Amino acid sequence: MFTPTIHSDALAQKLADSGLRNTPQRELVYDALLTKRDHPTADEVYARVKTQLPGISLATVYNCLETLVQCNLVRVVNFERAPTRYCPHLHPHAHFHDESTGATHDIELPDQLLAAIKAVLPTGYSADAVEITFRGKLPAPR
Amino acid sequence: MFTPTIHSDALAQKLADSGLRNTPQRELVYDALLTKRDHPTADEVYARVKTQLPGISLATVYNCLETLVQCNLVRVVNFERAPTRYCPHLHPHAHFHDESTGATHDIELPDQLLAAIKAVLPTGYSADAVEITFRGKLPAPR
DNA sequence: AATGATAGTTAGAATTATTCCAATTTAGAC
DNA sequence: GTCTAAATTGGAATAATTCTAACTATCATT
Repeated sequence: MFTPTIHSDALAQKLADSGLRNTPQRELVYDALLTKRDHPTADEVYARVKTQLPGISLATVYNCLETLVQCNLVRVVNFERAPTRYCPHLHPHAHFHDESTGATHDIELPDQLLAAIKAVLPTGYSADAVEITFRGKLPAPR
Repeated sequence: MFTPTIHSDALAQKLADSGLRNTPQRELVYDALLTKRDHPTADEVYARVKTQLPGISLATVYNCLETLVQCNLVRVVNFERAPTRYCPHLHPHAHFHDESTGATHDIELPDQLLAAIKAVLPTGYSADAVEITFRGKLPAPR
């Protein structure tokens, strides 16, 4: 057994829905994403989780992240050729990649706009997912 | 000297604008993209160009593609973790990645919609680029 | 509470796209 | 024609990610 966290139940439920087990590793990886929502890379998640579970392996972090993505608890964010980043999935949103700092910011997307975007697809096309990413520089230090 | 192609002038002009030279390699790489607009990877471009210039190196193909991107003649297209693909840049457009075939299709984007998308950015944010990619399966074999 | 079957984790090797580097070649300017 | 800077080349290096095979934990059944 392992110590359940505050997110345990929701996670365990989602995992069960997909016929998967809850594990300390999955829990800690998910927690790491929820605790600091700065779109970390797998390596960064690894570093954070290791402080709590020193024996965890990077492969497991990758596995857990992939599992969370499968369960629709987490989204992957890709910028150009940079390492994949992960964010705990709430509502549909876009991402803004600040080239000055390297930081990633969530951008709210009105449902209406999302619908308008999907509407540009020609007949017969249906999208499982839409990804919208902005790239630019934020002026002021924030 | 090398044999100029039909695209020579436009390419040479754009290169000159950026203070760069025209070369057979750059020309052939650009031609490869224009001739078959199927969003090839660097490897695919390499294979195509090698038939005309067997001595070309993969590093040069990468260099040329990067140069063309700098000149705004070519856009890069990234899907998840797949190798980067390249398309000769015309007007702003989105991409649809067909998961059944792996093919990439261009999706026209009305100017108005693009404006609406950029309008969701909070004050102070300004985007140099917006990338919109759809993922899904096309039903009928086409 | 032992057993067996399955799922998950681990460490390290392997893969793959891409970049880097040092040496050579090419091309434009004088 | 020579000089200088830019471009190309081949191969080595890098870095994120995936794979593999062995081990461990968990669950269901008795």
